[in-house]
Amino acid sequence: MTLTLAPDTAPKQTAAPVESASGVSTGEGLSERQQEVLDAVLKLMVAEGDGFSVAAVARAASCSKETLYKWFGDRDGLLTATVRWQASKVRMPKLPQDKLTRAGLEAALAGFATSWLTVLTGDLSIALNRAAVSHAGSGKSRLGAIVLTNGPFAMRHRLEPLFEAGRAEGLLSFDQVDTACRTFFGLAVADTQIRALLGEDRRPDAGEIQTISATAAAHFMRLYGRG
Amino acid sequence: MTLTLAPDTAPKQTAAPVESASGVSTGEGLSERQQEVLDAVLKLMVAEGDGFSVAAVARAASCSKETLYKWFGDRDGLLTATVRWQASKVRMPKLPQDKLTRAGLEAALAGFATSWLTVLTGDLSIALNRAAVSHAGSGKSRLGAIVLTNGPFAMRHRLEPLFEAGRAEGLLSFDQVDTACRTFFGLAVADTQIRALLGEDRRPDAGEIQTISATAAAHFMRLYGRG
DNA sequence: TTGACACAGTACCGTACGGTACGGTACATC
DNA sequence: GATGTACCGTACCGTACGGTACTGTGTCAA
Repeated sequence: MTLTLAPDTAPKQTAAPVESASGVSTGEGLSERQQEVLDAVLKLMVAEGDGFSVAAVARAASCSKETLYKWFGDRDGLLTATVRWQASKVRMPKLPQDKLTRAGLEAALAGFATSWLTVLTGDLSIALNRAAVSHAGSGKSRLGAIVLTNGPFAMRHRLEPLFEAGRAEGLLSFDQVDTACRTFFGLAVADTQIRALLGEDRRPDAGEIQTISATAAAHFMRLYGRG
Repeated sequence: MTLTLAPDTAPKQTAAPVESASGVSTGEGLSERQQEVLDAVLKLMVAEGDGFSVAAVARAASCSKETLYKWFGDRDGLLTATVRWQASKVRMPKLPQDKLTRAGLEAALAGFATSWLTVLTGDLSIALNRAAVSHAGSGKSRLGAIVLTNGPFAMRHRLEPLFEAGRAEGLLSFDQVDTACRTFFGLAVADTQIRALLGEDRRPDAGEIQTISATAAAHFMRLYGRG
């Protein structure tokens, strides 16, 4: 196997990252131009999957291949930067900060599921997950790990405090947060994601996602709720 | 996009398929030699994912590339035949034929989940699903559809009669079988499959699968059980 | 004005791989 | 023994693509 040794660090910055005029410091130290490039990569990934060529990226972003290689090291670096950047943009739904009630908890869970399902069934998420899955197969990059961290693991980490709070409040009862998380994920996502990844045409629309999420939350409360 | 037009039909049979000595007619009209080849493909897919070259297959199976192309048309045909063949080998667990009791139903569900999870977390299934997912991205073959049919859909079709029987027996109560199936799938598989596909090292062993399955079945009965 | 620099555009190189062609061998059928 | 066939092994061809090098251009700074 020929492994192109990509730099383990962030892409070497030849140009100091330029803050956007709006003053919002998004994009983890990437210049605006670089973000434009990554945007083009995202579009390409959505359109044709992981199979795009570097030349196509250069064409789509109106930049030279040489610049791409200078910025991102190699094709994998480009891909990794894209996934990381996109991951950094995904925002988790806010959780209720005030005192939890049973109804509030259930609503928060439903909201969480809705938000999560909406992301998961989006073209972008599907394209990225596809790429990550296939790269995880031939261990030639860390895409899988990145998506794993920003996907299922991130969801769990956001969910756990909510569950703990619910338990502390006497609204939930479970032994391990872990299995509670697992159950909730299963109720919410079920086979939706894998079916989308496998290319099923039919995907739930906003209304169905609402229904599914509400049912998932209700089911979860019936399984783990107290009182 | 350059689409190599693969024959829509089954691989042209130049050699009449030879029944194995045991008399078992496995392998949907593939000669033993052809099955050896597909076996080699499977091994390669498990070892290095979808990225193997046709030359590697020829080497591994000790056959010539020309023969491969004669039998399977092109690389996609080879892949498709492999996936189809493997899919035809997966056997679903037997469902209880005698009168259902609540305990019997729950046990059947747990057994089903165990069997399913065992398959899903196997190296073979993971390799095939990875290939199918990435091919679904760049619509260059029907792998995604095949796995979809033999995976989630097949599971649902097997599960539905069990649920219907349970309802007829007064043991279950639900409006649409569909959502019941969805729920059960979610409870059983949850994020196990996607995490495995994304390359998580840790996978549930047989014992954990048993536990998960039992819990899933119990949870399902609490949600949909009657009486 | 001049130099340094970042970059676009493009030509170029090496290689890996899909697909084909061909020679050689074993075996079967007449 | 002659002919045909199914196959292996391998050489070969065309191409696509990752990666590099070179040229031209706009910009900034001294």
